[in-house]
Amino acid sequence: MYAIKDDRIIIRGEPFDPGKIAESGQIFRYEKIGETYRFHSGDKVCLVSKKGPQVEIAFPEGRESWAGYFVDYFNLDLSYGKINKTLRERETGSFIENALHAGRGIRILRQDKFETLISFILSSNNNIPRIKMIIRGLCENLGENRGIYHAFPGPEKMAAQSESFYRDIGCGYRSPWVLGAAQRTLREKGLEAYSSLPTAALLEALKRFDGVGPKVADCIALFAYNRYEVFPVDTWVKKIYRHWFGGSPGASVMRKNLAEKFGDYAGIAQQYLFYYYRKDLSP
DNA sequence: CCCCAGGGCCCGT
DNA sequence: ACGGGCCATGGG
Repeated sequence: MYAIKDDRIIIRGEPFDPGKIAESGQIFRYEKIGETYRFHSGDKVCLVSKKGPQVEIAFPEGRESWAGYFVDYFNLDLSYGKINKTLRERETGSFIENALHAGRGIRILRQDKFETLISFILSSNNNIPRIKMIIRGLCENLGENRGIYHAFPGPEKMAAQSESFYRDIGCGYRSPWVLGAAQRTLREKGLEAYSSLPTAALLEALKRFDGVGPKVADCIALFAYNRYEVFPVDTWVKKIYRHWFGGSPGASVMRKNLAEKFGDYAGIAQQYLFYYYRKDLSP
């Protein structure tokens, strides 16, 4: 439930926790300033803060027209109360119950597609603080300076760099992958056309980018194309699986088992479990 | 020195 | 299809 009043988005009566959304591992460009979170997406930014029982989303002066973009970004037409109820029906027990409680207010965002592609190519065999650092350097070097922030650079700007530029900002062996992804995105005039593909075909198309394998493709499909039926399996999910079920099959088996368990909301369940385990159960 | 991080590629079986 | 070595880099 949301409304737009005085150039702000007001949310009430719907689970929405900006801190948990920011720290659930799906985004790498946010800042906490006092009790306010700044979320960056592409070339845009918004400011999110709790005001008693409600959440307010505000915009920089003169950028009030971004409200529609961020309604879409936070997927505010989707009710998580109903989703949480469905997940409880599909899997009972204290583990999922604790995860749903700990993660109440998490939402899967609908992020900028190019930014998500580049960000999750950078995520492979990497850790979240360092991913954030690399992306910050990427924006500060190539992104348009908007005064209080830098935009995420577009594919044309990124495709014009050399591979050594990406090595210099810390991308390491992922540098040719990042450059190649920008060049292909530019050549194909963006990533919007993939939206019309069914999920299996979308995943195959994404995996034809160098540096995009099963897990990264799942993340892009989930966080940018909102395909909730995928269940990305990373090192944390492997730990969760061992902790929860006691076995350790291959990643593709885990993915299949968990996707079947949670059905068309598997990706949302994954996000709850990821947040819960990393925050409360990791040593 | 080791191991790990929101893994993927490339090579052998 | 599946397993293992390798990969840049920084932190613990």
